Amino acid sequence: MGRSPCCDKVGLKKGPWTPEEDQKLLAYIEEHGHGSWRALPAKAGLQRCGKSCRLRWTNYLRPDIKRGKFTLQEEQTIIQLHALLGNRWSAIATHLPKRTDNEIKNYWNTHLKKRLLKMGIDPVTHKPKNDTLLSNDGQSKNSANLSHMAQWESARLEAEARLVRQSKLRSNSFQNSSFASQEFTTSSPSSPLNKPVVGPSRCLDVLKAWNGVWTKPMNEITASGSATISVTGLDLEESPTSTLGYFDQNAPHISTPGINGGNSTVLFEFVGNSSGSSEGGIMNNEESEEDWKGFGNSSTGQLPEYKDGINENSVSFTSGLQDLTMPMDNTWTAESLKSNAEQISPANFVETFTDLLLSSNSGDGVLSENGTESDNGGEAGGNGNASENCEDNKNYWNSIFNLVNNSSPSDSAMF
DNA sequence: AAGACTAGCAACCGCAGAATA
DNA sequence: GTATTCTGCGGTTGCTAGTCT
Repeated sequence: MGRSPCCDKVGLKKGPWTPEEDQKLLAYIEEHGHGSWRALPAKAGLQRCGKSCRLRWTNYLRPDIKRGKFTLQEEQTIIQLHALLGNRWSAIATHLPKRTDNEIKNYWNTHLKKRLLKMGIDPVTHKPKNDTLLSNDGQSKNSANLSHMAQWESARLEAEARLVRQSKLRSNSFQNSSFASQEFTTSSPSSPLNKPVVGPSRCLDVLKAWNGVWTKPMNEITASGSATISVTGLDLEESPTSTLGYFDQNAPHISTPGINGGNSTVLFEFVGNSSGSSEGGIMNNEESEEDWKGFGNSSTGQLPEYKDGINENSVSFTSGLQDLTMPMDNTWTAESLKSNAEQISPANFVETFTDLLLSSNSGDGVLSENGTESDNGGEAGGNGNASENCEDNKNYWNSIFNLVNNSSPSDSAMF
């Protein structure tokens, strides 16, 4: 498949943008919308390629961009999402209102990554570096399985980001088609792209679905394995674009054959208290640095021994009186779900699943919601502090999911 | 005071996937 | 079904300002 360069580079300017160029680009987009980026430079009188214009707009000129120092909360968000998503900056940016993927990427590379390294935490795995030495024991296997599970959530976040993009496209397309309307000047003095999104955002539905899915008890997964979840009028089983119907190829998921031969999916919200999210969490940099100092003495934490069984094919774990075995291939089948659904209540499953995640994760030097590490020091294996440690770790994961739940993409820069 | 070094960030590059002809 | 175009993404580069020696 042939692919032409984004622009013929002859006579086109490169390098830093001048205020005059910025002004031209801003003026043109405010008046006409960006439309086709390729055609834009000529129309706007710029000696730049369309790609360069798009980057300048999305990373710098767009009016809904927040610039300046990252707050502690934003830092935590980045770290937590990075632990789940890796270098998927655009997906991370979806959950950081008014920050661009480029800015987040730069911030990660120049600040956060270095801090983690200083603390002895591998910025790729988000685990203490000496963990990598434990390559041949069960812990590494646990970690692998944990990451397997994380992929599940990763896939969901990715899909959500995708939906956000789609919504954005729809929104932009609407805006472009009605640019001459008075809404432009009333809703935003600076840009038409600040206009509110017209029409319902499917992303919101998805988030609501995510939040509300546990209202459907586990045992409603019937003998036929069908579980249909309808939230806010969106029948997820029938929605071809629903996040809940999208999976990363490699991501594990719980798949139950739907009535019509399709699949439906049950997602699990990790319930429980999220330790007080720093409300209004805008902190100045000094405070932020202080918190980071406290964070630093934790990297000696080790993974607790995970006493329940994990092997290549399944994961077994104990929660209270209940033993549970789940297959660890790429899908959790209706059969496995069904049988286990008979064993446990939804809340117990959540608890159990969360425990599984957390027991593999404790002592990783990850941030708790208040910006300090959940220092579990390998004690979660069953001593007196186990439940407390487990709670801390649960809070960590809950904070991630709460963060996802609470940050409506409609607040994000994508809109 | 001046040169060397470093950190931060804007911008570029190339690839991939979606959309379109 | 294929070729082409468009857009988005992530990695990388290179410039600039600040700091150190």
